[in-house]
Amino acid sequence: MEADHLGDWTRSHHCGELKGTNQGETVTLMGWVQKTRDHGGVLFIDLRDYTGITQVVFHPEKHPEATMDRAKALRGEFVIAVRGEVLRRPDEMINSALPTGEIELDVKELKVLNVSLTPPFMVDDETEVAEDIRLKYRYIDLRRPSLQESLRMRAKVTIEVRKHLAERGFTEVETPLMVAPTPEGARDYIVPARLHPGKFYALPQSPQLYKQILMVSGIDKYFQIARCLRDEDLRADRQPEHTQIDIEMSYVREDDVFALLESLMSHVFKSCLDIELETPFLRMKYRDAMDTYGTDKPDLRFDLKLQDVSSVVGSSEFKVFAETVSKGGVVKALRVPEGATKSRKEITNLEEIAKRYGAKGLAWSKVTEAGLEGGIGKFLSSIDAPLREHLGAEVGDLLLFVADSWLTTCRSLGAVRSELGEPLIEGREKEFRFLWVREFPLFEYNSDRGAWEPAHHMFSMPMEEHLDYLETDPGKVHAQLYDLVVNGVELASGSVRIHRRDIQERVMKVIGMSLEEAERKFGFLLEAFQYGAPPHGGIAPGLDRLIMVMTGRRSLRDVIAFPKTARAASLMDGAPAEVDNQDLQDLSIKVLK
RNA sequence: GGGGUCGUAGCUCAGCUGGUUAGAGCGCCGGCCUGUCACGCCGGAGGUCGCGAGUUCGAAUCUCGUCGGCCCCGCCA
Repeated sequence: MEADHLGDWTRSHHCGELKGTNQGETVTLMGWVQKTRDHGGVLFIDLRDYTGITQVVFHPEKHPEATMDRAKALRGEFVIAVRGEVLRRPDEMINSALPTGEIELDVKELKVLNVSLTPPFMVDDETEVAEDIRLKYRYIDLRRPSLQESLRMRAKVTIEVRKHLAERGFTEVETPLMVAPTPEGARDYIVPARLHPGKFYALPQSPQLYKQILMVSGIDKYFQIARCLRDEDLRADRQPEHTQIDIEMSYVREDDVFALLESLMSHVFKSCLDIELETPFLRMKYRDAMDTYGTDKPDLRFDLKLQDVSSVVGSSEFKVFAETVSKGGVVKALRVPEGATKSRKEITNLEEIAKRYGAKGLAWSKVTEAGLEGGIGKFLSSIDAPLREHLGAEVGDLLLFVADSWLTTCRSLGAVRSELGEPLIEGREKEFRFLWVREFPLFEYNSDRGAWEPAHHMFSMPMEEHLDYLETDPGKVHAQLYDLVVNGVELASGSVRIHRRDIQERVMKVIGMSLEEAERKFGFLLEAFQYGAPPHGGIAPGLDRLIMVMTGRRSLRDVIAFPKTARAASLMDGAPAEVDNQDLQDLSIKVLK
């Protein structure tokens, strides 16, 4: 079909806005053909743009045959412009399922602005399409209302964040995209430096060092909507490039950062979702979060707390429990109310989850009128009453146990808790339970390397009262490190930073970094600290995760316009791709095959 | 690096323990239809069963390898 030119036509309205009150107006709409309903005579077309759908009508008696033929030839995703009169529909023909269902457009003139091949999938939210097809035809996928909603929500949130922070004296500063490679932490994406054969830039994992330098520079309150890149394996909630609302402030303590984020989140949720958040957010120490929920990012929309039963079961006849306790491990239990109806298969499935996190098994028993039955119930008969008392167990409950080191027990039983919570949070995407998790350990011991490593990063300030442990017992040093968690998602991570060279050097020493090495890699930062660095701290909420939570999505791919697959490829444009040998040569690079 | 799962028509999927012409719904094409909005009715086209080996008289089905999507462990300061 021959396409028409736009000519002097101007769009007067969008497809989602016409109402009964527009009756009689002459309007011009432009958009995609969503659907045609050809009745032989009268012909209906659902016209779609980003605002919605309007039904347009062609009456054969009102048009020359040529126009009707053209209208009949319209197909899905053709781009058309229609000019005509808005008519109020007779009462019995009002479509209450459509916001514009009160009216329809009685077409006087039609322009076909472009034709379309039959699209590989329907542009609607009902059709489920495989991820690879969606990504290959991302431009079609993005036409779907749900993705449109995500991108528009994202834009709105970004604007409100800028507004809120600017009003509070924050300055948006851009930091470089080509930075020095970072020796530790995540794997860098590397950029060859043509003018320096054999040398490379890295794409930033975060603007961490720059924002600290900006504090030394007197910016005082900084933010940036910053792209961060890490060459690590992906997950549903991890993309190789993501966007952070990067924030840093001078002269602040933890509480100041908390207050700022609470006001920021409140503003964003109010302005973008019309939801009032309760502040201040709940606060919890890392240790308590692990003890109670088995994770440092618990979903508080459901209860299900882990309970330590070491003292009760240490003397039981179940040898695994007794041995674990005597070796310094712990035994924890999860009481699942009314869980006795779970089948063996379901319990086996839960056990597999526990094993994934290092548990050797998942012991279980059901609480019946007669006592503990099934699973390891018979080994617990001697402590039946005290155990049930301790757990507050009731008839019909399922009891699940893990016995291992503290960390493995918490993590594995925590994973079981999350699984059990799935049905409990069904349909509760718009309920938001925020909490702060704080007092993370500064170091964790890497037994493979036989060395201490920073649990988060090495720029976090130890709790002031723990400074003396740096040299004596690094494992006891907790940091002024905090995460903001909502609904089981780690939304933001931050800390009060080290601003003194002496403390920074002591921390580097703990992780086995020599002065020479520190000087080489972070010399500029250590040097900057010597010229009057103010105390400072900050935080970086992940914008993608924030939008994911706000829109109730389960994958970051649904809130990023052009995401990568699980193998970090872009199916639409074919990235990554090979480059010409000449280009490689210019960069002094040879590919090993 | 490892584990799981999926790959059959444009899309979503069925196809039992191997058995001869590989199906359905939606979409697409053609015809009919003047008030539908998941329009309806009639007819039709459309498949290297991801790819490659192997087992077998015979493979969409079994085995191995490989490619790709998704989920997870490790990793992600």
